[in-house]
Amino acid sequence: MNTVSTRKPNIRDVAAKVGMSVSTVSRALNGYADVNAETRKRVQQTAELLGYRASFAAATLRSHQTHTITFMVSKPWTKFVDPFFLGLLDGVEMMLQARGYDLQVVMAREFDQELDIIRRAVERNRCDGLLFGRTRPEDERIDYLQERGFPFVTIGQTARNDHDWVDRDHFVIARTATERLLRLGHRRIAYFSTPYRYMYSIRARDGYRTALEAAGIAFDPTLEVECFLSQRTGGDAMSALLSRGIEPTALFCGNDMIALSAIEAMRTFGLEPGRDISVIGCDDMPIASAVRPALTSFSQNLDAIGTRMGRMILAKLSGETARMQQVVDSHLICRETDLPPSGAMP
Amino acid sequence: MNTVSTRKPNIRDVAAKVGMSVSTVSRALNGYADVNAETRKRVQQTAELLGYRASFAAATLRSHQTHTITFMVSKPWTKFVDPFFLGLLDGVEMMLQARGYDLQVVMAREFDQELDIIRRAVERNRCDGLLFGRTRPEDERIDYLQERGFPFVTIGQTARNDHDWVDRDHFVIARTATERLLRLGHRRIAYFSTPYRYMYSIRARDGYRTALEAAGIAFDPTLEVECFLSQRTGGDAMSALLSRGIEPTALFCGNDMIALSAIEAMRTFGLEPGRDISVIGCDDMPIASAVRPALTSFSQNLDAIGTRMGRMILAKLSGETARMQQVVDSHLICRETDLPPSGAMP
DNA sequence: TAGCAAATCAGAAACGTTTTTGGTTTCTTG
DNA sequence: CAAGAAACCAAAAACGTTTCTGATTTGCTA
Repeated sequence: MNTVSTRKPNIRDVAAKVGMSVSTVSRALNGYADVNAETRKRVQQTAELLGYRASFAAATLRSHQTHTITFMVSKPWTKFVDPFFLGLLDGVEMMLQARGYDLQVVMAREFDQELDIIRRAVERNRCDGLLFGRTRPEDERIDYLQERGFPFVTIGQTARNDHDWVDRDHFVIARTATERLLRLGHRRIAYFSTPYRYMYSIRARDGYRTALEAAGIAFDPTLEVECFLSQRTGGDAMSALLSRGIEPTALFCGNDMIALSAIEAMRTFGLEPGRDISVIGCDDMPIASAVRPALTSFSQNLDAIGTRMGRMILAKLSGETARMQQVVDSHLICRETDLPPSGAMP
Repeated sequence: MNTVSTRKPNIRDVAAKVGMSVSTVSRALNGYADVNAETRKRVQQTAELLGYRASFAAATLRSHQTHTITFMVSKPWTKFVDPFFLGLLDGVEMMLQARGYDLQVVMAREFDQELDIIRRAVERNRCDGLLFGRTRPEDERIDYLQERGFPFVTIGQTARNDHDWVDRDHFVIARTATERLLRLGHRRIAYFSTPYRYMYSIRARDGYRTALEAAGIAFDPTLEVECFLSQRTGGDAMSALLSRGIEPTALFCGNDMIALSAIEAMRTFGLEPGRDISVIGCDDMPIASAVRPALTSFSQNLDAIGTRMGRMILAKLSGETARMQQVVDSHLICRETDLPPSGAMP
């Protein structure tokens, strides 16, 4: 019958088969209004029959649209295992898929690759929008994208704060944590922060200090230490404190990894988390509830963050120009590591 | 001076600027041999100067090369938090980057989307090669790709086993686990398997049965239960067993999630893991070492799996046709949940 | 010095779409 | 019934590269 062609069918093949012009086929397949419903159906059927799919490259070359959103994963997420990332992507993808957009994930292994990766993506026209997190107070990635007028949404804010983001309110989180510890009767409350390079760390620090100040407690710089995002960073900080004879009665940590490793360290000094030193973490990693004593922490609604990011970037692509800055809420999950100071126990 | 054009520079602009033909510029930039070193340098400099980058769409339209490898994430990986995924991608990406390839990640939320996603990727020519896991004994994805002659590497084998893969030896893992429990003196050893839909589950089951048989223990079908990949599946299985009065003295689980939730369930029956029922998991999730008692489990070298996959797919793209099937090793990490049966305690 | 090979580059033809432009029907309306 | 509008479709021009073909120059050998 048919001469079997091993070649992939193109739009001209289906136009020939269905007996119409190439342009009609294109418009029929792409859902344009000015094509008869009957015609459209016939075109679709023939396309299906031939196993035709529009070449992605050709389509984007002509239309300048990729129907692709790129999520850039920054180093600390790739470097060690953080479940954060997974649930987030799931939420984003769900939103995008509903609107026919693809999600693409790229990894920035090194810190200084980030801008380069972004530049490659936008200058080579590989995506219609960008998503990323770990924003800094002054963020060159954001400067670049704004200058270009390229659509993007971030997790986290900046100092200027003149772009679209979704974020938890880390100021409130840290203040709430500190207040909770204060109410339990603690006076010497340490704070192990995530790196100040990131905006959210700064916001959290401000929340911590604000709560202390409001309680009339003088700020003690030795109790506030900046940790890095590695496996045992909180442990190092804890050991450093304890070996200098500095012993807080409570501790708030910028994330659960820091908290967990701090706990491990305090145990080597014979101190028991909760009983001797109260600990509150942040992020509610799955491990937080599995560990004994279970870690008190702050929730993060990954799905909400993801779906909102998705919705926001899609809105921007649809021409929405209004500023979008969404705070997703986070609440304290009280478990077993926040208790009154041991001396105050009845 | 220059009329400021907001337009993105194309290859013709740099050709005009450097005073050469378009084709020369292209060949210079793409590292062809038949271009003078001096010429190449001048071209590169002008390209840099103008901020030129080749349009991805145009390049792949013409060359049919995307320099992109796609990793498809299957449902169980996206559905709940599995650190597996992260470290793996990191390894892959490292390999690809060194050779100028991009890694793209797509998610298959529903099971029946998987083939569709793959078809879209290859038929629309969005990538040069494909990576994925969770292989089944008969895997339609693999059938499709083989028929098309499209390059791919999987994590996991199939019944036919006539493709390139990297995998741990789950037969050996399960046999080793069972032998270990046998040597400790256990006779009633249960096995909570991952879904038999996946090939690796079948291999593991065979390993478990083989070890029992070699020890002269009759296979008891009530002790072998297939679990699903959800959060508390092992718990359901454990509860079902115990509430029917069936009490094994030891348990091997297809993964740590199953093991952990089984442990939780046995506690509600007043049984203590390790002491009353020995437990061995698989995958050595971070949480396994954090939990008390720490879970005995089998390691997985994520980085090795990832880098090997990367190397293999690159080799295939370079024309390598030899069959590549690599087993990455895994060893038993003995912690606190594998002990002799309580009756046998001194 | 002639002739041949190698090195180097230019011109133009693809690659497979989308979009613009415009032309032909068909429908509506006064 | 005429005229204008709406609906529908065809032709052709992009989009920005890579690659094929071939032409020119240069270097080298006989």
